[in-house]
Amino acid sequence: MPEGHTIHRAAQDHHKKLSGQTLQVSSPQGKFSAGSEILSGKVCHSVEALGKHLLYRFESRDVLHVHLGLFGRIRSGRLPLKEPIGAVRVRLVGDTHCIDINGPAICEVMGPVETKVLFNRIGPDILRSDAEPIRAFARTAKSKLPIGQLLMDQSVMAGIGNIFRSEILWRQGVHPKTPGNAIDETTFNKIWEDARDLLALAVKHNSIITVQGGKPSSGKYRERVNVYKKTLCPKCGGGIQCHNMAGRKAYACEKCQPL
DNA sequence: TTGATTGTTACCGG
DNA sequence: TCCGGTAACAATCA
Repeated sequence: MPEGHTIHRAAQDHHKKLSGQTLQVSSPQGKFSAGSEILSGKVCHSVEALGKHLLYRFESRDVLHVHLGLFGRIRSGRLPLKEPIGAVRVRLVGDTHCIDINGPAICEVMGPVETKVLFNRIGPDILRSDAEPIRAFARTAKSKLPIGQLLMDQSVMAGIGNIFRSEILWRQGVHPKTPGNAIDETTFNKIWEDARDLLALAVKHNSIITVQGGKPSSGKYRERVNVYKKTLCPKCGGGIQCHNMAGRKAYACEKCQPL
């Protein structure tokens, strides 16, 4: 489900609903964290996003680490408690709200050391104010790998997923197969700033909007995109090519994004 | 029942 | 060592 915006939005929302409260954390359908009681009676200090990782920090310095992977979902609602829907792996219950997490790829309790290891492994998060884009440029500039692949590499920069990859590169007129070391700093900065703006807009509207002047979709599709899964380029009318990059599909207009 | 999916890691071979 | 390919895992929906 998530690109970075989903996680940042959840972090903001959950911080409002849970911080400062004593939580009960359980696992109705255990699988990831052993046992049905994960944490009990600990005070939630804050909820934070790091790229696509969601961190619930407790005053005890324990951190509940969640990564939704491709399929994970979050459902939140007011008390009283309702029956879990589907495969709820984690349930966080505070004073007013209950948050259920279905099908995460990662769900574990970490100590300070493991938390630090995670922070060291993840590149600058485009949506965080403490991000240093120069670190991401340095990695990009010394890599021969295609920019389309580097944008998705969460150790290079964190937050971009498969939809935003195609959309950002199309907006900037950069072919996804351009080698990282062929991207100059000006172009890199434009990509970074566009990514930051688009992700922030997605956080605001809770949907991916990359078309100019786009508004949140009202229908069932929660995206407004230019090239992702499209066949024609909205700018030049030409055909959109689909490139398989490291097992994921990248879409690009060969004319507007020359190699 | 099958296939696809806004993700990630491990492993193998060149 | 780097990089591509493949498989594995997760849950849900069309």
